[in-house]
Amino acid sequence: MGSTPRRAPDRDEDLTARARIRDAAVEYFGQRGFDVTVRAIADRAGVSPGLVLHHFGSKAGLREACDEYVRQAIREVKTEALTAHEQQTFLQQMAETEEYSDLLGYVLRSLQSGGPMAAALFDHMVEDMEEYLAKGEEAGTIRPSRDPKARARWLAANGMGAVTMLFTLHGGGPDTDFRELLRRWKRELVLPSLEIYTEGLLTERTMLDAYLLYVSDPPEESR
Amino acid sequence: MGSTPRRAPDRDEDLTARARIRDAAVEYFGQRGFDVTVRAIADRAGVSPGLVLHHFGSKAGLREACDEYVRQAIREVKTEALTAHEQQTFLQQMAETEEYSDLLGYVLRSLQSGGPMAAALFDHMVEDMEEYLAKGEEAGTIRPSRDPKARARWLAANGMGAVTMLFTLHGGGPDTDFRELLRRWKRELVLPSLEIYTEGLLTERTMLDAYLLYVSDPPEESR
DNA sequence: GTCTATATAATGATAGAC
DNA sequence: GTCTATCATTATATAGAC
Repeated sequence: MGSTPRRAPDRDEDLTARARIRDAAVEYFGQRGFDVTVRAIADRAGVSPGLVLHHFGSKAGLREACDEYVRQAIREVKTEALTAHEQQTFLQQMAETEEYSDLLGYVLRSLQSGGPMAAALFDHMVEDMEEYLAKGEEAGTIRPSRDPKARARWLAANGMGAVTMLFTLHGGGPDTDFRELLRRWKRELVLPSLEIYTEGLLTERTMLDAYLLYVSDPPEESR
Repeated sequence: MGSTPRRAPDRDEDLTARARIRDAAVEYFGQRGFDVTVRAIADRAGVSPGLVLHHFGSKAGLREACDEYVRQAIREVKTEALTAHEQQTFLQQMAETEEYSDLLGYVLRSLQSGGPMAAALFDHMVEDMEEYLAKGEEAGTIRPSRDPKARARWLAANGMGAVTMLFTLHGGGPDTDFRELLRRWKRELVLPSLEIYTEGLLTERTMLDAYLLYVSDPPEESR
């Protein structure tokens, strides 16, 4: 599972050692987290540890190369889906295609660990969400908002946060079953959300109270 | 910040070396994550590395002791607030009291890294949420649900997930400003949620479509 | 209980042959 | 480009003196 080489962005016969190392790293980082050793990655790629450092300078360099590669791959996934039909976030797309299993693992590990890529992914998701909502508004399937940007950020934080949490709780192990994770995702996150997203959670008369409670950001000494 | 000894659960004069080590570990784990070395913890506690292992057997043993301690501390925080007045989750409570800063850090790191404690915290949060919603329903401030349990799980996953995501993105550094994190929490998560939680996100006519799209968990070969 | 060594193992990185 | 040593560092953990 996942050990088959992913499609190459350009040529399909690549398999230069450098590419093989990078692929192995993406796969292994995704499966075990970013603490995996250079040795383990070299082993999986079928090369010596020395060669890994020779090509990428350092472990950090390897990580950067992986980030860049995944970033690029996501962009292609997006473009691909845009040409086709779907109106989905990149997370959903990756989750629904076995081929992107390694990519998804890497992304989830990134969101779990933080760092520059996580931040970029989050911003990306916010943009996705904003666009998606705007189109939905036009089409009449999404309600208008007083603050569309804030709403998009909220939905992104909740969506990515919840999925990452599910991954952390039930998929953190060495060999994550992403199809199972997707099922859980639907069952525990998408389905229950429909009720709240259509009907709301709070009764109308609660809103003013809640608003007054939280909008007041009290001055520093008030604790 | 955070280096002052937390209140002791029972006696206030404790400061036995074992307790000091444990406190230092909770604090340091929370601030830097679970990769901090035994040496660093020993240093902060003002003892030798050997003593740490002497008292806790291993680093894993120390981690377990910290988990247990934090678990217990949370229970007390809950009881405390229950005697008082508030209707809040333990995360909110900890976030609003400077005194619990170390505890909050440790909890967030746990949720970030996974493991048995993260699972326990999540279950705990689901229970909190269910109870909270049930009371709200009685009081007329929360709408009834077709599936209260599922709704509680969804809200827990979203709430904890989003907060953890915020922490990962903006508070992952060595010295997290939890008051700033709390402000961000309000601004980016609580405030924008009010609109959706009262008015919903989807227009009514969207629900059936969305339901049909997601409720169908297609047989294995359908991809 | 507490400290000072020290053992042991692993990791990231380098040097140099091929 | 690639591999085989090997280094230097750092980690957990142990042994034994006090």
